[in-house]
Amino acid sequence: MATNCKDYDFLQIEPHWQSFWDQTKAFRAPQPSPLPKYYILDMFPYPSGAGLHIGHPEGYTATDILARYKRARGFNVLHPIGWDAFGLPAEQHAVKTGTHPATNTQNNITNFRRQIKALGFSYDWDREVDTTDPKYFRWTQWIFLQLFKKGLAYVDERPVWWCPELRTVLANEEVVDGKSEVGNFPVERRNLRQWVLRITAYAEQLIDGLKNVDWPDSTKRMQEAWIGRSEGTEISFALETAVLGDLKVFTTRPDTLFGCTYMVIAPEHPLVDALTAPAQRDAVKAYRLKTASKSDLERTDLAKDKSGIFSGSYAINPINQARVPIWIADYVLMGYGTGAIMAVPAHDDRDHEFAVKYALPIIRVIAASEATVELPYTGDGTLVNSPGYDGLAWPEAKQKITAALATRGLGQRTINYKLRDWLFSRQRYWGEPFPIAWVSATDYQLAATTRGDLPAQPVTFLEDGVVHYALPLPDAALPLTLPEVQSYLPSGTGESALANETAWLQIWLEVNTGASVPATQTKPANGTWVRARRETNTMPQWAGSCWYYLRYLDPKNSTALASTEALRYWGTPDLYVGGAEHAVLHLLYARFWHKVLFDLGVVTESEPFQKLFHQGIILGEDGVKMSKSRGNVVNPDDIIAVYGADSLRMYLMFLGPLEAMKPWNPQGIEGVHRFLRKVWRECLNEEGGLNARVSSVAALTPDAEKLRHETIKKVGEDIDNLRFNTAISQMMILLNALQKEPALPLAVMRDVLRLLAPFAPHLAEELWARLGGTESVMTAGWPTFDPAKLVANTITIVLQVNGKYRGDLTVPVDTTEAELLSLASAHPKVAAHIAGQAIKRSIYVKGRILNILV
RNA sequence: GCCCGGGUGGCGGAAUGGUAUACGCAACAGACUUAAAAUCUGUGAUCUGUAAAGAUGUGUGGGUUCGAGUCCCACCCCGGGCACCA
Repeated sequence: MATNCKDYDFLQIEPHWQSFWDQTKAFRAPQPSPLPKYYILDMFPYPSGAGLHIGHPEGYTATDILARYKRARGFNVLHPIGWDAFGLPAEQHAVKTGTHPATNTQNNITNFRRQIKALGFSYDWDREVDTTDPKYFRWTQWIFLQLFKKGLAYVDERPVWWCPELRTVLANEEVVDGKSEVGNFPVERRNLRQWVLRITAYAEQLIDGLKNVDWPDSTKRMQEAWIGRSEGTEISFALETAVLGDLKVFTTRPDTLFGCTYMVIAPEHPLVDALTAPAQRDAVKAYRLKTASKSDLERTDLAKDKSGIFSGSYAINPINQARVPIWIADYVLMGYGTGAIMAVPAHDDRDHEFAVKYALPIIRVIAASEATVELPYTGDGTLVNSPGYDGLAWPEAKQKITAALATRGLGQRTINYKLRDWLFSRQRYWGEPFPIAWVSATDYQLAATTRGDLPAQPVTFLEDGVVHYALPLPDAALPLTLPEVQSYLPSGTGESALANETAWLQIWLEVNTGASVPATQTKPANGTWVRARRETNTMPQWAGSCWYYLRYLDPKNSTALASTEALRYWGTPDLYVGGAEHAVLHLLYARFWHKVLFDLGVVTESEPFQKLFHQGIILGEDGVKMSKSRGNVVNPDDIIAVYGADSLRMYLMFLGPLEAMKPWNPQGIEGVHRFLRKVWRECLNEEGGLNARVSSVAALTPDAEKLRHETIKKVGEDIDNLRFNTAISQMMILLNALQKEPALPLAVMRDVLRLLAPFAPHLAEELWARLGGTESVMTAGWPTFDPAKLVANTITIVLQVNGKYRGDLTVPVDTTEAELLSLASAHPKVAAHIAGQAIKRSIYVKGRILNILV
């Protein structure tokens, strides 16, 4: 089964074994199976036109090594791959060329698949998924419908980022510094009808769930910060104009209520008009205009300089009946809390800055433990100038003041989140269509009489005085596929190209089956047919990647997103490896969907990714991020052509710790390549036959034998801990030692190949076969080590005098401290340093070091 | 500004509080060769010293310890994230 090349001809060996694996479906993960499962997941790629980037194989090699190792250790390993294939670049390409985005996408996928196979990754290709395949996105749409039915999806007219260049709406997170993340085009605010997912309903669970997952701390912290839970008190301030009722504010510092000297409401606050005194009307109007026209770039970038305007109205502080002026300022955001704050300039930096600028009073109400006099003071302390509460510690005062307000119905403990609901629609063609049709109120009522799967509250939107009702397609009508279109260009009015496809858009809809005919035809006779307009938005790219790890479990299932048996056996990934750039968005959205599916009883665990690991970024040779414009991009194809896939895999792992950001050094790959050739030479002679030094009767010297056991131990442990760089150096150390051995036992060389197989699978297969293996090295299991062989009978003790190295002694393991001390004193270099001085003390660390103090 | 992560030879990096620089790259010297490639062997932190040896060395300055790259405090630099969230 091996090739017949005489030397290490990787260009012949690697394709040979790749086709062997392909033909034997070597990486198929059977289910059912009596074996314990291990599910190892890579973040699936977006198949861009540029092909595989060197960053992809880094993470993929790591997971592949682990997958192969786990198989050798007897696990049924699920290691799948697929394509996150909806996306803006494909659509832009389609707009430019007029070809269907699916065509281009499939070409790119073909190229990616070729490149991935050329690296010898052990994916189960029978489980490949493609988010743009209707058989796949049928279930993306199905999950959306479940969210919809649970009341977690709604429609809202809201200000969104509109990018004129891309002619589409972008999510907050797709806008960086006032520019689109894709293409770097300017964006502006626009009000558009949008689908929104109520992720905030899961804010608490999304925070709680982080406690129980094995994730990098930094990622957990980022998600926590993004969700931004904050406990505080909602306080009602009576307005002086009693008819207007109360002004509610949210504060985390109710203890500073006596220090409130003014209030601020956001310029968009609904009470702005009512609270504006006639004398202030013009000034307020001007201020609002000014803030509204500020681009968001300015509003975030030039945030340093605060501005505001007095409304002319007053509120009453509920704790001391003080009369406080109400200001309007854009440093208060409408989107957080109540859109209004009580300002305590003595103990808040922002309020202080504002108060100084507009000469508002500043009253200190918290005394610091040290005599800090400077204001603002935001630290710990006790209350002052707060009649009835003076002397109380900060946390106690919070509680008492909140309680006092609560008894009067003027305050209550509240929790606020920075997390906003998830803007879930895009004005694009190349995405999953929403399985929603808009119908009239009467038609919706009609549907409701027979449809048991409508949400408790209908989802509606008002347009030109008409209320439209969102009628979900029945599950059985899925998938709703994309129609062929004349042009992929968005309509430009805020709707996607789908808005121009009248036959698809304007329909007669059978409400119970979801069947449809174009509205231009006559209304069909049998059934409940209503006039409907389809939703023209499509889902964002996140949708498909929110649940793909579940589809891998049972990718061809046409009756469920996965069978219960598959869901029960495989559960969730045991390890998820991907870039830290997805720390918040993808990983938060997927967790949200998973929790909804958990609540629906579809999945049995509340968190999708128990263990998460971020591989680092590989920088260009010049130490900066690889990019086409810099010309420092490394193409895996080129490396494979010169050194082979095994060398590339080894080198990617040898470069440094997996999580580190590290530069690519084109010369360094020589090292691992030489190592592989050395392995080849130790196994085979120049004719490609068995090396004469290798025989089944040979034995290793004791030192080499010990090293062999140490290596088996260390390589296994290092793989378990994803420390591939040190695993490789250990194998190099072993090989260097074996090279110096007079003879090599065949069994030892076979062990070496089993250790090497996860890293350099092609070479390992080839040599395994040539060393007499009849089946794939992958079936040979993992070598074992004998712990007894790790214990030496002599040890080397480091000798120190006053903490300085002065020599060492190799002694039997059972040498006592007293014996050692006398041996050390006799050691010439030690003796020289203790001569003539009394030994004050000696410290002996068993088996390691003897430190003599004089 | 706030929150993380990181500063170790010429370079990538290694090091349960116990000989700092494993392993590899590059460099230099040697062996083999007609020659080259490949391969093998060796040398490689700084200062003082002919040498033996000694001293100093993990961003900077302190500290804890018999002993610190590792622990503690302060600071400098680099990278990432967040950024008026009340």
